[in-house]
Amino acid sequence: MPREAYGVPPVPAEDTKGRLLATAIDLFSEKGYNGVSVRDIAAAVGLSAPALYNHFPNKKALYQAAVAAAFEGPAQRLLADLQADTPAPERLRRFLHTAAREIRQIPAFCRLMDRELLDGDDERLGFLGEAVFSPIQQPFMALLEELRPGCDAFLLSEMIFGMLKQHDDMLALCGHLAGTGDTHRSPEQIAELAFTLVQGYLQGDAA
Amino acid sequence: MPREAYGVPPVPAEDTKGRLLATAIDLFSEKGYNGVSVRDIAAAVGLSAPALYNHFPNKKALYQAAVAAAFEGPAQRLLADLQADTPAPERLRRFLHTAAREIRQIPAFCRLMDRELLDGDDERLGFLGEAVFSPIQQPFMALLEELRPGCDAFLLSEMIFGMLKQHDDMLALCGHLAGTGDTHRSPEQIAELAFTLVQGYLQGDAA
DNA sequence: CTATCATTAACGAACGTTAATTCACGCCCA
DNA sequence: TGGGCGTGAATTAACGTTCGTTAATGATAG
Repeated sequence: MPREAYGVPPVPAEDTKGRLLATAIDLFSEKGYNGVSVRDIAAAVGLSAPALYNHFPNKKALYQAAVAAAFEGPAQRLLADLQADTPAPERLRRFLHTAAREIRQIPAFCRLMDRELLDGDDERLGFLGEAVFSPIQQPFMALLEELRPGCDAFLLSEMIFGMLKQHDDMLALCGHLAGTGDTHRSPEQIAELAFTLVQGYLQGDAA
Repeated sequence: MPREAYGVPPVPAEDTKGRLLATAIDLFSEKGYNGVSVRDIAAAVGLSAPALYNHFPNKKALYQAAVAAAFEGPAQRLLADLQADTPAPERLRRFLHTAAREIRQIPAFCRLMDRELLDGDDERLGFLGEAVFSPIQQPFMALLEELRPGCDAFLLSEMIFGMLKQHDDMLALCGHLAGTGDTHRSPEQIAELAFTLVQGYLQGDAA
């Protein structure tokens, strides 16, 4: 039996759980649930795999906690924009900019969401829909209705999200697109083009 | 040594390879590369796992062949719409409708693309970009430029794709969205709203 | 002393893959 | 016309690896 080797840092304990969570967010968003082993996550924070079970009962619980933690910050910031006390068009514009910025700055946010949409079971999709998506989508739909009563706010809200997200989803592909010159766009460019598109529709007079 | 048991159908050979490919498309798009084992695929066509190695050298090769096969049909149909000999606005409208329809009718198409964007290595992303995406995106960008010279056709093409795709990406989530009434939209509804949005922008006079 | 948090060892399952074998068919030569 | 024979495609058995997880144990702080 080896004696020394425990000496590394059996220190006070530290916020090992928090580091596990943060590492899990990174790795799961990068490689997916099946692409990351508990040994990977534990090793990335300097632990052995069984030590992880002192903080989370199993791999799935760690994953769900990581997803929940990853969505918390961005969701709060987006909601704040929608609840601001400014004219509706300005609220829309700010929301689009914040969304585009969050998508770019926190890649794990979108990647985890994409993965959940592809692989989430009913329970996980329930959490995503009821705790993350709906609280943002509902006031966003209300804003769209306010700007253009009678519009299909539901479909429109989804489309706008897709507009903002697609460019970042395809960032990995940019190096492999033939011929196209500059393929990088700032979040501000994305938000502004989306705003122009949506604004034009909301102010239009077509049925 | 067992004797009988080989008697099932060591038949002429059949298009076993084609059935393996079709099954692989279904399973990989549904559960992802790591979520499907070669035993799963083989069993789904009534084979043992090693038999699969008579048709594909390994799992990765089968996966790449499945991805290539899944993209072939939709990509051809989309390209045909862009090369039609009709006025530009009509070409745009038809393209949007075909894209929305393909996305809905062949879910494996979008799911595999999403998965490739998330997990594809450089080689696979190269194939996706150069053999699938670029041949469609380039003429689509040309069409957008024709409709509104000087516009950011690259970003716009991505955004339009995101618009068309998002609703179907979120279909699994629809059951879990709070309060919202009807959440189902036909491909025609999606294409028409996207067309209206884009048309308004392309005809607009804003910078 | 006890609870907490780490360790190493190990289990059973599933994975991708290889090896050895068997069967059925198509072809060439007598 | 018919008999060996090679090839293709399937089988079972088994390999080494990795996985998630548990057990047993040790060190340390309060």
